[in-house]
Amino acid sequence: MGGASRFWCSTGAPRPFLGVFRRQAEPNPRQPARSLRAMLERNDLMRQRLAKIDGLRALHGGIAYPNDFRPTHSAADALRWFAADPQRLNAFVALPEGEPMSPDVPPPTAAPLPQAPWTAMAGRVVAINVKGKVAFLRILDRTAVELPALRRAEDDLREAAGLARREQDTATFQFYFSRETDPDTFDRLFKPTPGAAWEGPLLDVGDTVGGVGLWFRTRTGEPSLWLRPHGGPALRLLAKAVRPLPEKWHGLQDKELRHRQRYVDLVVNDAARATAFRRAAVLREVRRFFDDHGYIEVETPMMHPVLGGAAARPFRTHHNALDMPLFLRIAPELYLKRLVVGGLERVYEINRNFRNEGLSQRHNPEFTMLEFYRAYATWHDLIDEVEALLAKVAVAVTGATSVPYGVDAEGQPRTLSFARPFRRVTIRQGLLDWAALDEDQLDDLATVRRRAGELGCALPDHAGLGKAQVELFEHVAQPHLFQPTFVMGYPADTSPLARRSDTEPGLVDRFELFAAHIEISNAFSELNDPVDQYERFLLQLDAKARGDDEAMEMDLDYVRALEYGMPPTGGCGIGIDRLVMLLTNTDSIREVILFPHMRPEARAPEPALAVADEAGDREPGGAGAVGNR
RNA sequence: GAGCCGGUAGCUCAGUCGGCAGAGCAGCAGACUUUUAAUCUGUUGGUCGAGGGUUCGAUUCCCUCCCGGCUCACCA
Repeated sequence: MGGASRFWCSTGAPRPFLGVFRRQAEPNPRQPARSLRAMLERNDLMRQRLAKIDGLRALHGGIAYPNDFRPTHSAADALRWFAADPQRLNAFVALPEGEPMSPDVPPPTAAPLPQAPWTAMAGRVVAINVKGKVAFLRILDRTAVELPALRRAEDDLREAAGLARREQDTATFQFYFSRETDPDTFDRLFKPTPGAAWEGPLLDVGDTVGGVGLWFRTRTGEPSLWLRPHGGPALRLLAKAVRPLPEKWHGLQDKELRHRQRYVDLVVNDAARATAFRRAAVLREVRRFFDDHGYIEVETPMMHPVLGGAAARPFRTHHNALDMPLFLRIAPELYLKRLVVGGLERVYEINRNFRNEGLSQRHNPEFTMLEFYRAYATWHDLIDEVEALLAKVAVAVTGATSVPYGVDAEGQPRTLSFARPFRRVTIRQGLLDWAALDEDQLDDLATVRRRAGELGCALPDHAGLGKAQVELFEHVAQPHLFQPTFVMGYPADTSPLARRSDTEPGLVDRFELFAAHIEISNAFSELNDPVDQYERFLLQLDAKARGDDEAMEMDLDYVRALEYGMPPTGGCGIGIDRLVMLLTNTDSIREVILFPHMRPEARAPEPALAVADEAGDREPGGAGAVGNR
């Protein structure tokens, strides 16, 4: 390929290209493709399929991509219909007498079930099985994720009725096509047609089809749509897949391709589809919980003129008309508390945050966080609220407060329990137990630093006592924080927005929740003393001057808001991506984010991107706004 | 940023101690009227990530680079 991995399409715009999946259809830079078609045709399979599209056009008055098909039922509708009547659990119903389909063909060997309605169903073909004069198609539609459970429920009903379980937990629904019902369509889609624009079968795995017919069961008991013409062809090809799907049995394994081409992953990997739906269920239940508890959902700015609300490095962008720098938000906290000042009292935001830091299994540059604030509540109330929320969400999306998560050292499955109450530990107690420090050593920075060094815990040079204690605690405690655990007793100098403890002035009224060894939540009683808040901001400025590039900036408007008086308030953040990881038994944040951040696909920077890079954060949409490299 | 592992057909993967590039699935052709990873027969398809070196000969050995995964570090 001469080292280049880009081509110039007919508009002259450069764009990276990944090939059919990885590299097959990459352009030859010495012979640049003049059209997408020319480039795709470098691959035999795609050339064939493009020719099939021409065949479709010839067949359907020039229309290869019709848009007039309207499904009346989903696959889940169908399975529910089959389970709704014990008679429909039977495997096979013989044709009622006196219903020949045409005088010229023998009667079919099966019949639709009684009361089966005329049905139109559509979806993507993921398997084709042609057997002589009949064909079976496996179809995926938007309800695919529900089908395994519906099939298990049907098995239960069959068992109760004295029938054998079928154990077919596929996410697909079956179309059955007998040639005699519509020979022309059958032959064109499944058989070679000499003399046609494309002589081979027109239908491929991956195509989207619409079928009409009547529901019935095959001899093996499979709920199916028996395709029959009904004011049109029995089966129509609605959208051709030019690119072939990955192999049906192994699917798409390459993690990079699964994340980059999530659209393929979602088609061929049931687990990817299930994760996407479960994430949606988590968000739905979270919203329901707060809506039911008197909160309102709000949206606050994602472009911040002043950095604040968390300790993190930001992305920078720029507003051209105002000629001003902006930060993509690292946390919505300060805006949400302004709303509490304004009297909204109970607010929550499910928000996207952006942090310009490394990528890992647990970190994506943009991530989703739930933050909620409740007036007249303390961190103790928030502990109750978080326990109630997580228990409710776990039950709603998994059916139980105990969820499987990972394996132990012996390879045995482990269980996370969200049953209340969760365990609680303090930072001081954790350091005593797990860092082998004495009570009188805890508050000596040099001793804590020395112990951290002995235990292999690297501390930043600018770390003060509080930061050193927290860092060392997290280092030694994380192995012990598998089950959901509230960590309490945070030092004041690591928590510039939290209220000081009334009884222990060096500490703040704050907790973090850990589960599966990772931080899930961070919450505190909010600092609502504007004078104290101003001084804490000043300390952050000092920290920044000492080299802490995550320290916050002075937010004078936030202080002004506090000057108007904020009711005593508790606030909490929960990492939604990580919560979804726990509830889907996955150990990588990339599995629960549909499109996780990836390096650019093209090997070399494209010219247009290179220009943006040089412009830096002065160009909207340039690397300063969207990249992190 | 460091260490380890990897890149072979559209997909999933073998393989070559340096000597004509392999399988299954997908595709194409044939048989098959209830299959469900259908089966059976035949068959197309490859710049073995890129570049350079050693060699009579490199997909294989060496060097450099690109891309990815995992672990570590930073981080929520």
